[in-house]
Amino acid sequence: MKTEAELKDFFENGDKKYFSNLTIDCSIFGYHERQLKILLAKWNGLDGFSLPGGFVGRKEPLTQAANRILKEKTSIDNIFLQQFYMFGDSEFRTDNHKKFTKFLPKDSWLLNRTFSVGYYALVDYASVTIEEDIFTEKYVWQDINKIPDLLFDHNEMLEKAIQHMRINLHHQPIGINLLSKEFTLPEIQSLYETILDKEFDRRNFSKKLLSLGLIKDTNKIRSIGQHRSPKLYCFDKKKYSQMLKGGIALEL
Amino acid sequence: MKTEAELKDFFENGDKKYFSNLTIDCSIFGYHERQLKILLAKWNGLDGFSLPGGFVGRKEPLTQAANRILKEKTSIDNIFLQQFYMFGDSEFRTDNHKKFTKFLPKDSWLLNRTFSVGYYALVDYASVTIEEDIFTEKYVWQDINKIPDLLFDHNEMLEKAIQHMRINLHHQPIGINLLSKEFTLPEIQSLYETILDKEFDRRNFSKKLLSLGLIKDTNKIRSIGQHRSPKLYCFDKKKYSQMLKGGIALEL
DNA sequence: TCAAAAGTGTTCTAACTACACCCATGC
DNA sequence: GCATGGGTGTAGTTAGAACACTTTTGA
Repeated sequence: MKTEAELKDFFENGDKKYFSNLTIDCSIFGYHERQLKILLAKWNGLDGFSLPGGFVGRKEPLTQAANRILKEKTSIDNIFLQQFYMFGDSEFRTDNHKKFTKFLPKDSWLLNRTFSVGYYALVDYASVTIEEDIFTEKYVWQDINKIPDLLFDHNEMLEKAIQHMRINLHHQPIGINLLSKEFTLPEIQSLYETILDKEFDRRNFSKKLLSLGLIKDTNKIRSIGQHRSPKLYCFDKKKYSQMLKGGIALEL
Repeated sequence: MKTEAELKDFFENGDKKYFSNLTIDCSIFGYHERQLKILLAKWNGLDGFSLPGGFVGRKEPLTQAANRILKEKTSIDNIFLQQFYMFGDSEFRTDNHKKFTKFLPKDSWLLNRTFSVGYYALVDYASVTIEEDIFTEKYVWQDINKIPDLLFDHNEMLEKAIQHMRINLHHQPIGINLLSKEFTLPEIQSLYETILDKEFDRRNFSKKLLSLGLIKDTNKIRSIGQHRSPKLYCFDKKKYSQMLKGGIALEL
């Protein structure tokens, strides 16, 4: 959505292309340097932030829509993306609500009641290229412990996303989208510690991951300067995808 | 939906009252006499069964819609009802599909593409009064191990419902909607065994539930005729709702 | 030689598993 | 008294928790 003409068309005829009552909102978790952040969008002309989202095309499969929206915002695809809830209860979602009324004609399709499908994604913050478009003034990565009041019902959505993400962590391995191909034990441990906001014992942590067969030694080391060089590990892809499908009980 | 006039109005003007692109489909698990069954609907004039479902009202909160639909079908309310997935991917849900074309005019609102929110419910089969309406020839309780080919994408939905239901069992207590107020240890054990399709050791099972504080002894017994009379237990409601909210790790 | 980070092995404990015998009841 | 189902305790095993010292590296 780049040109003025496209924009005008979206406002006037968007409902021909998209369902007017169905949006997707993404809680995009970014991990970088031992911090967990969430991607927030500041809308042009609106005060305050929201989760990035978009509409679902009338002929578009739902999952494909979620991937498209994510790619539009972050320019990456093929990432870990999970649907977690369909929102349609809050006052904001039952009222034919007041949002945007100052910008839009009274009969605009954008003033309809919307349902929203919540997805969460885990991405490597550093590999994301934010794509600002004409709707968004800017995107910011916000520390997950310092989330401001968001627009619409997005605080509730984000809270639920965090809950689901943390619970799912115990049933699915993560990391392949968040770490480089080869990583050290302290790196993957930090990842888990940051996301779960919990500390683990070095020895027990590595024992667990190795005994599960989830990661394996590459016989390489990484030089980190003035300290002992840590060994490099990689995921056992077979085991990894097996666990993604079949589920694991990762008691951490 | 009882009279001809109401029915006509639904076909012609249903989309004024309901969103034409959003349905709710319920996987209603019924437990009775050590069997787990699922409620299937046989539609008037259609060959084959489907999960019971309905449309979401334009001003109706989503959860309320789910409860309403469930009550319409089973005549009970206040039961354990969980949203588990929003379906919008299968061919049936992206095609402006061919269903019902023999009954409906080409521009009927019922021929739109629909998304469906999947809910599952656990009910006491014996306390359900099936409400047949003009759309449904009949409802049947089908053994969960003998599910026939269902209409639409409902086999996929049911499979996912079962998966989610079983996983959630490990994080939430069940039983309050499925057992009478007071029950024996063998009864609740059978319930879990049936739902999870797995057997447990009598001693370990009771030890677990009692040590969690989930159930407690009522100091009563039930006479079961020609055998030793078992003790009656009841749920500790405080612990139960605490665990519903906070989650438990029920390794069974 | 010192500071900072990485690597590694053992003991303790708690939770789960497996298992067998006795009791109550009605026929 | 016997068949049927209900009730209970213990020993063994395993997985997780707790814990401290040594090694590498560059400044």
